[in-house]
Amino acid sequence: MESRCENCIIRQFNSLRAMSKEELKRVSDSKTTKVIKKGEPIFQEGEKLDGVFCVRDGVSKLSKLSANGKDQIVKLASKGEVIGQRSVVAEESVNLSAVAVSDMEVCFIPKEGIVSTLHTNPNFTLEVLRHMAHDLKEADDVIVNMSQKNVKQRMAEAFLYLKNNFGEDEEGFLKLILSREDISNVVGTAIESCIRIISEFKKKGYLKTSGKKIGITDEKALTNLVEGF
Amino acid sequence: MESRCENCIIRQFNSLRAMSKEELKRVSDSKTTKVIKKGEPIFQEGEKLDGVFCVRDGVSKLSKLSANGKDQIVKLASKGEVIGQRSVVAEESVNLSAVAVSDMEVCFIPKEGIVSTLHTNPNFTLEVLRHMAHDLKEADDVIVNMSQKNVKQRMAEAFLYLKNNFGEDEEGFLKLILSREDISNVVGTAIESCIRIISEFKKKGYLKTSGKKIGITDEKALTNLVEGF
DNA sequence: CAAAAGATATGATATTTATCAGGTTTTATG
DNA sequence: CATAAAACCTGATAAATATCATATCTTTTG
Repeated sequence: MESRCENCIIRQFNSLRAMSKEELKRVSDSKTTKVIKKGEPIFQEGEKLDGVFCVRDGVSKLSKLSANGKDQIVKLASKGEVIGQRSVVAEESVNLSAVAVSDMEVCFIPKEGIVSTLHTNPNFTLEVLRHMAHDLKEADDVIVNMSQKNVKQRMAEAFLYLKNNFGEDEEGFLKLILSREDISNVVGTAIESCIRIISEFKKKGYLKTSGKKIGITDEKALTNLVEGF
Repeated sequence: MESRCENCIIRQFNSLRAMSKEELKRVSDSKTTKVIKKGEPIFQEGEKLDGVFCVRDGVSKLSKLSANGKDQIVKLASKGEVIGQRSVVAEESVNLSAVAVSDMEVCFIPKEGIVSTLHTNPNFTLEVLRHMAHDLKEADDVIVNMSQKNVKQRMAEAFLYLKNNFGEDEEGFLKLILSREDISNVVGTAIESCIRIISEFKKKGYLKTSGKKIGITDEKALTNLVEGF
């Protein structure tokens, strides 16, 4: 099952779209496609990366482990996103671990093709820069949320985020299914607090659940909560 | 008092060093120098910027205001740093406010010179990209600290950060003098908690104070605290 | 320099959140 | 499909942190 970057629609969503035909051809010739099962790592904090990963399908959590054994999820990357870019650009080891939270298909692109294009094609470099500028803004927003919103507000925000970024199924449940532990690692709270707040939101009619699946039943209420009403 | 970018040593610390002679000349011809007094704003959240600011002297806090009226300081920018870059690169309004925390001298560089160089000189674009990659890593670290360290640990870390980045005077006090309110806005805590912890650190012999000045007297103890011992 | 404003400090208390301990339900596996 | 393991849930309690009230010290300003 051969597939070429030139024909890949995913590319439209990331910086690879700014590559020339020739550059893209070179990338396509050097890339390899990998299937990663839910729970498996793509890379670990501290590793040196020899390239970047373009997500074709599925979702990966990017997280950092702390001394006390807790993981903080900094970002969820899905279809179209390129991960490991920061590390390759800065020529540093990765500062985050990437683990699949659903079954994934990713393309590994060796860094040589990326780096040489960065040096010669300003459109591509600028496109990567724009994506990084966007990530930086999002990171700033997370910092502010962490310090100025309480756990209940951050939980509400997390569910709205999951709905807006990954969508709902036909029955109104969030498409991206995360364990309670992963949710608490996104929000930055203890698992028990996370579970307790889900129960509370259910009682109040903001959420519904079915096993691990969670659905939003009162979006307005969650929005109000985030805004501080 | 004329001064040219070509002769400015500050430039060595930021992405302007990757500009060609001609590009730099153009920037220098269009730039204006401004003096900003302590407490005065450089720009405010939501504004559209017509250029970037290169810090020649002094320190600026980059912060974001929340609904409840609290300010979270996301970054302290000093000599050599370029602020407003993210906004100009992404062609978005600024997501943070910049206010001088000490008297400052900055150069305002209209965006035209920057943007056209971004499109034509990949070395410059790559240099800007590398700086942004560094900022993004730092932001990720702040997120993790916020969620995984307690207020006392974050306070300890803040003092070590201030020492490492802005230095000490001859008497061993931190050179950068911040109000207790600014410190609490860096750490993400209530002013009273911030003041209380400073008192506690003084009692334990970790810090000394003299008016607004704060000095570190037991660096090892602060480091241990951060590490969780 | 006196009055006012602002910043710093501390105690008492309330609120939020984490932790511990013990359940139940769900999922994985031989 | 039985059993173990993992994930989920809830209550009780402890710890961390914010808030309110008030006092003192410092700086600014008329």
